[in-house]
Amino acid sequence: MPEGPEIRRAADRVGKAIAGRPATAVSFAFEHLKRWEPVLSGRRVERVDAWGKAMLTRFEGGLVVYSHNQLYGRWYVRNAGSLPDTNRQLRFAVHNASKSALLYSASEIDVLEAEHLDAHPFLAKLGPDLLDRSLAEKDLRARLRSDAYRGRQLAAVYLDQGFLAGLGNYLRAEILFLAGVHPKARVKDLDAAGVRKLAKATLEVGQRAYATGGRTLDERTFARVKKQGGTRRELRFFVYGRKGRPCHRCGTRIRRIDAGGRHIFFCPTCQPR
DNA sequence: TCTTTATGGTGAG
DNA sequence: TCACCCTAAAGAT
Repeated sequence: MPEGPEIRRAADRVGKAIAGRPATAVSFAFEHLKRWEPVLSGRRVERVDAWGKAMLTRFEGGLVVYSHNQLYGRWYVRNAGSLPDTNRQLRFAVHNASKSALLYSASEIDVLEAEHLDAHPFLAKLGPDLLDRSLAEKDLRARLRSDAYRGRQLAAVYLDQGFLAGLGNYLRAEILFLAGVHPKARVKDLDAAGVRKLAKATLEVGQRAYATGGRTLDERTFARVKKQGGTRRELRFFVYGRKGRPCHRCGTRIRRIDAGGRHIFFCPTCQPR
């Protein structure tokens, strides 16, 4: 569940199981965190938040469990007393009278004090959350045009968690496609309409991915590709992971290049240089 | 069935 | 830039 929208859905799911109730038991796999088990056990879970790709499990008394799934971390919610059938490694668990929330495979877990979250090296660098309802298009346009970002390649800006927390490699490819922007373009190369389109696509794609569980295709394209018998990936993305496949919009073969240190996919016709 | 790759991020060189 | 932490699915054979 790697990018912001998937993490937020996981936080929703986990929160539904454990927020607002006392944790009857809390456990950690890492030795250096075991001292927190008796401290957190018995405390009420206040909320489970997502901030970009980070998850914050907030306990009463101002203690917060920070976790980051990176590529492989995965949350399971089970009825109390049962565990998922998996060979993965259990790293963090919160149990209450009826449910268990279980985090497997994650290697980034820590216990922090709520008032010192910004002392955490990763959290301190995060920009506003991509899915934050109060993030308006005009705020995003101003951010794009600010000195920090206007001169950098969009391919790099759209991986930078300080620009928007929760963006990742599939979201950047899909957003730049829908904005009609070449990955190596810079904000300062765009006209006002281009910046407007980019800001709009950013929020739209983020929200759609959240609503659908990671699909960025709009309903109409999704229905059309489905009728043609598209595969899983064809039904999910416009360009991501589709090297050599025909563009869903114009039929041109999708290309893959390196930009911002990772592979990015784009349509050379829909996203001209 | 084996090998490669990946939606992430850190830390060392 | 690379090794590393984790694991599963896709691709190659």
